[in-house]
Amino acid sequence: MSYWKKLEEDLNKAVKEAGYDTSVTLSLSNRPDLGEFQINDAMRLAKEYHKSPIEIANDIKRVLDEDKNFKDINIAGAGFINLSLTDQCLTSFVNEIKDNIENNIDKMEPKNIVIDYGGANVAKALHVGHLRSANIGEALNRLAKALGHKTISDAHLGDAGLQAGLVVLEMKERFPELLCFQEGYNGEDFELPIVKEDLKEIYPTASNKSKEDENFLNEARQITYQIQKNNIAYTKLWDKLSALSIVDIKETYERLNAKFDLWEGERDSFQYIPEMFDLLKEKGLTYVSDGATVMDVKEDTDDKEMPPILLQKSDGAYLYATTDLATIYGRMKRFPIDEIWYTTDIRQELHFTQVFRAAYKSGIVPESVKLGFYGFGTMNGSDGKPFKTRTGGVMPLNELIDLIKVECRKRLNENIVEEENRDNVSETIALAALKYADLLPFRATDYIFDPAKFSDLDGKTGPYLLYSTIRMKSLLNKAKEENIEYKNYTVIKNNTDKDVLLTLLNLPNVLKRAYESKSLNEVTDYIYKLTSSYNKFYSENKVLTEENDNLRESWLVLSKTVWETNMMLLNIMGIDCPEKM
RNA sequence: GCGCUCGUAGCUCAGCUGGAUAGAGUGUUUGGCUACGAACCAAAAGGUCAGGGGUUCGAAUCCCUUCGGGCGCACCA
Repeated sequence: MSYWKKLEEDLNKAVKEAGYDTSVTLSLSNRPDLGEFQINDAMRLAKEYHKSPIEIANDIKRVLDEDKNFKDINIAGAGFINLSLTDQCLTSFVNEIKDNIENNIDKMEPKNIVIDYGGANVAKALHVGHLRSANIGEALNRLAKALGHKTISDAHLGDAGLQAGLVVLEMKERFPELLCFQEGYNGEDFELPIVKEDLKEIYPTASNKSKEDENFLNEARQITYQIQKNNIAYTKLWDKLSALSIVDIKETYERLNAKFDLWEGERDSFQYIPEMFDLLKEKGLTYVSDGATVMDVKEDTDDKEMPPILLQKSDGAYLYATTDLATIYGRMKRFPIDEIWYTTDIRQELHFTQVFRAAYKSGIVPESVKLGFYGFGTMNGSDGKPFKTRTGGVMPLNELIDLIKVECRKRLNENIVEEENRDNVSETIALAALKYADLLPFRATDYIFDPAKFSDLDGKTGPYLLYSTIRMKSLLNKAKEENIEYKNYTVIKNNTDKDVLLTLLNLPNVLKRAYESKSLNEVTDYIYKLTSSYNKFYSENKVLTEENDNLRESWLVLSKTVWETNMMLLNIMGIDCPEKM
C-alpha cells in the first residue's frame, strides 16, 4: 500500500473518532503558504450534521493533533483544514520506496482486459491519424499492467473492408495475366508482381478511381463481398497483399513501441459470423429493412434517436458493425474477460454504442463484462480540417518521425554521443518528442496536428524529460565511480527538497486518476512536475561535492528515487530513454 | 432537423466527483555556465474563464439560454 493511502486511512480513522461516519479526501494544497495538504470536506459535512463547517473542522483537528505524523494543523476560510507532514514522516516515506518504487503504487484488484487499439488498415500506409490510437492504447495497456491487471492487446487490423476490393480490382486491371485471375485457378501459390512500396500508390489510385467511376466502385464492392465469401482467387491475392502490407505495419508499430499480443484482423472474425447470426435470429433480434439485415438497439430509456445497427448489406456483404460484433463474440469464447477497451477516433462513438448495445442485448456479452469506448480527439490540421500535407495528401507516420529525427540529430551533443549511436539516439529522442506531445492533451479533446509542435524540443517536451532523466543517471554513475555510498534518506534541507518529496508522494493518486479517466494527460503533467522540481533542486545544490555526509547521502537517495520513478513513468508512456544525448 | 462536443493568457493546452489568490509550456523582456550535462535554472509581464441568467456559504466546473467552432446521424471504415 502506498504511503499516501496509509496517511489517508489514518486520517479517516481520526475523522470517525471525531464522530463523523464518512470518509474524507486528503489532497496536496493549492495554498502552500498555509500548509502542504488540505482537507475540504468540512463544508460538505456541515449540512448533513447541522453544524458549522468550522466546528466540524475543529472536531477533526482535535483528533489530528494527537497524530504525530501531522503538524501545523490549522483551519482557515470557510472551514478548510490545512496541515503538513513532519520531516520524520517524509523521510520514512522515501526510505519505504527507495529500494522498490512499486511501493509507491496501489495495485488494483486484477482484471482481465482486452485492449483494441491498432486499427491500421491493410494495404494502406499508417498515417498521422494512427498515431494516437497506438500511443494512447499502448500507454493505457501499460498503465493497466502497472496497476496489476492482465491485458491482451489486439492490433485489430482493418482487412475486410472495401479497400480489399479496391486494391484487388486495381491489381486485376494492371496484371490480368496473374495466375489467380486465370480460369480454373485452384489456389496455387504465385509471385506477386509488386513490392511493398508499390502498395502506397495502389490504394490511393484505386480509391480515386472509385470516386469517379461508379462501375469501378461497384465491381470493387462485389470483390469485397467475394473475399468475405472466401472466393479462392481474390482471397489468395488479398492474403498475399495483406502479408506484404503487414510487414510494413509491424515495422511502424515497432518504431512506436506499440506491442500487440494479437495481430488479428477483421477477417479473423468471419469464422464466428454464421453462429453469431444464428444466435441473433434464434432470439428474434434481426429483421430485414430495405433489403439489409438490421437489429434494433434502441432502449426504452432512450429519449433520443438511436438508429438500428446494420449487420448485412442488401448485397449480402458484411460491415464493420458485423465484424466488430463477431470479434467480441470470438473473444468472449476464447478468453476470460472482465473488460474490453476500444481506443479509436471519437467520431466512432455512435458505432461502438450500437455494437455494445447489440452485444449486451443478444447476450453475447453478459452485463458483468464492461465494454468501454475511450475515444480520442480528431486529428486536424491548423485550419481545423482533417490534416493534409502541403501537396494535399496525408502524411505517412514514418515521414513525420523522420522529420522530427532530423531536428533531434542537429542538437545532439557530439562530444558525448559516439558517432555510431547518433542515429539511434536521434530516433529515440524524436519518438519521445512525438509521443509525449501526443499524450499531453486530454484524450478526448480535438487535436490540432502541426509538425512544428512535435519538433519543439524545449520546455514541456519529451526531450526535456529524457535530458533531465539522463542527467540524473549521470549523477548516480559519477557517485558510483567515486565510490560514494548512499543507503538512507535522513535529512531534508529545505522546501526545494520538500517539493520533490511531496510530488513523489502524490504518484499513486495520479496513476489512479489516469486509469479512471483513461487519459494519460495527468501522467504527462505529473512527470513534468516531478522532473522540474528535481531540476530546481539540481540547480541549487551540488550533490557530489556536498560536505555534509548525511545531506549528500540523502540527496543521492532522492536522486535515485526520482530517476527510478521517471524511468517507470516513461515506460508506461512507451518512451525509451537513451544513455546519453 | 435530432444528438454529441468544445469556447480559459498572443499561441498550444491543463484545471479531477463545485472550494481559498486561475495554472503550465511557448512567445516577449531580463538575469544565471572556466559545466555533479545550460535540450537547464530564476524573474517580470500577460486572463471580464465566449455573453447572459440560475442553483450554492462558494461556480471555469452543475442547470437554462444566446452566440460561435468542430463532429456524428444504416448499406465506407
